[in-house]
Amino acid sequence: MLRLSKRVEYGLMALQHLAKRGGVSTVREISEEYHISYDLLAKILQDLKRDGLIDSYQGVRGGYALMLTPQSISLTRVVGALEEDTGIMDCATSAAGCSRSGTCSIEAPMHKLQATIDKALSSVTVAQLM
Amino acid sequence: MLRLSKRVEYGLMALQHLAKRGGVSTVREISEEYHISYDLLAKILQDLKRDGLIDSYQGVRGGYALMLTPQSISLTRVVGALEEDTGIMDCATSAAGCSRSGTCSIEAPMHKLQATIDKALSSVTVAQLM
DNA sequence: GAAATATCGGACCTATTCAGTCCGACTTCC
DNA sequence: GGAAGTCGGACTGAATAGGTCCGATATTTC
Repeated sequence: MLRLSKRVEYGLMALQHLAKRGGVSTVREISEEYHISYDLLAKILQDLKRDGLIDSYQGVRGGYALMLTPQSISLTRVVGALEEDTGIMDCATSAAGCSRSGTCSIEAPMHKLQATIDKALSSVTVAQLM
Repeated sequence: MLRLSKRVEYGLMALQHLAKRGGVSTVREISEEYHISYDLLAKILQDLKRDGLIDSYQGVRGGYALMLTPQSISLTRVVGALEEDTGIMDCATSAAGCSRSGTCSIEAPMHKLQATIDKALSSVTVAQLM
């Protein structure tokens, strides 16, 4: 339904927070400020870290901080880190080609649309969320 | 997950078929040619008709036909007819504004992104699927 | 060294949505 | 009147999203 998940929404909120504040913030701090489930947000930040968008510090006085400049974190990367299936349709993303090609001819236009949307996503950065 | 539903996919295939062939086609004909569930496709075409994109003829030798030119049927309209929730995020679509505005500042950029995607969808027409 | 405060990570549950099915009613042509 | 269509509602099953729980590990502070 052409909708971004809550994971991405919360992830963006967290990134925006980290960018605004600078330095280290804890999951608790962010989850309370924006009223996001603690456990859920914890998983999201772990995923963002796994993807190299943010860095983590364990133990007391630990937390998360940006690893990149806000300008260099695009929505594309955030979505890639937090969602499995990207792509508006099966046939828009598969390089293999659709089994129905022969009768169905929507594949090429969908590829093109996909490219347009990808470009739109890549043009939004965390810096613009501040 | 920024994905179009099967309903839209099948709807586009059907519209493309109607545009290519011109005149009237039955649900059975289309469902068999593209290997789409008959019942599901029937519902989709009913929705498209309800929205005024296609016209229906009941009884023997009945079926569906385009009511508009392929050029004038945009993907925006198809999605609008076949999906409830359009919009990439709650805060990207609501005019009311988000309850978290105060701390969270992603609303405006998301509105903008939404507009970009809407524009991309509106630029694709059934004519381009042929 | 113990306690407090963090992240780490896997298992789990639940609600919603999507895709698909079934079936009875109505309409029209031959 | 029967065949071939659309119409429309109820229902089911599977996948996914959103959210929870809990034990382990790391680091700082007292």
